[in-house]
Amino acid sequence: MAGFPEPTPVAGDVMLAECRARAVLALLAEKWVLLVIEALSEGPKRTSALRRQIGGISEKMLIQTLRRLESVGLIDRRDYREVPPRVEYALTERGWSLSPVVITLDRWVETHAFDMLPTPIGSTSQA
Amino acid sequence: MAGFPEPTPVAGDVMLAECRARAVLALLAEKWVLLVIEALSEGPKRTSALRRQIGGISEKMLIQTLRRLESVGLIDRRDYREVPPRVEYALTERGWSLSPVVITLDRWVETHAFDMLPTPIGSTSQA
DNA sequence: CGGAATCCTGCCCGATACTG
DNA sequence: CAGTATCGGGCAGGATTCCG
Repeated sequence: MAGFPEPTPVAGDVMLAECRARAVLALLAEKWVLLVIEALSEGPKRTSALRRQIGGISEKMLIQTLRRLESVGLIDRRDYREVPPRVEYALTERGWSLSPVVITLDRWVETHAFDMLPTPIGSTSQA
Repeated sequence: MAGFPEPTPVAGDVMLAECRARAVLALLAEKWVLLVIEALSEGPKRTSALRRQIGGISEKMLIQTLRRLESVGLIDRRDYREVPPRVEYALTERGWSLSPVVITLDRWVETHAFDMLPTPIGSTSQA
């Protein structure tokens, strides 16, 4: 019977797909990615604005994060070619499709973070 | 005027809260955390079952991940104190409240991963 | 102001071996 | 089967400096 035209191609692609999924997941899990996406979900922002809003992120890491997000088509880079330089970043359509999920995750974290961690130090809001 | 009983306590707590949120976010962003939560969202599982299902995770990293998730109250550890050893892990109530979010994120990733990454190598599913 | 390039360090995580 | 201990490479990511 000509019943097995392909050895195990599907399984192979499943593996590949999972590999990709993991890679994307790893990207999203990078230290600043979620914060950047969350920030941009408010609308297009300039580099400096992003830095100020996120807080604690270095210039390098911000740029690096933005580059990676751009490379996978989650954000767009708009260079207004002015002087002094002016650049804006915005979510792409794909980015917009992701942002609600990220927002939801962030909301969950903000809601539950307090109960999950031991009190760091002198928290004012005791018992 | 006795108008400022507190210096900047609210701002301080906001900072603390954000700090915690970031810590929790960082935890969730750890390499295997989301995969473990996703796996456990199908129900309680034994250590070996988790290892098999996730695939690619080392014994050490699995245990380490489970310990951390347990320490923040996202999962429970049940030791049946048998021999040979039998241990099960399950989501706590808090874990269950998180799992839908994680699932959603994973679904998004699985849906979009294909278009986001350059073809790794010889993908069968071309054009 | 936005970005690139370089150096450097911590720690993440994988491999291995051992215990109960 | 579940878990711990140890070692080591690699890379994430921070600080700094220079460029348009």
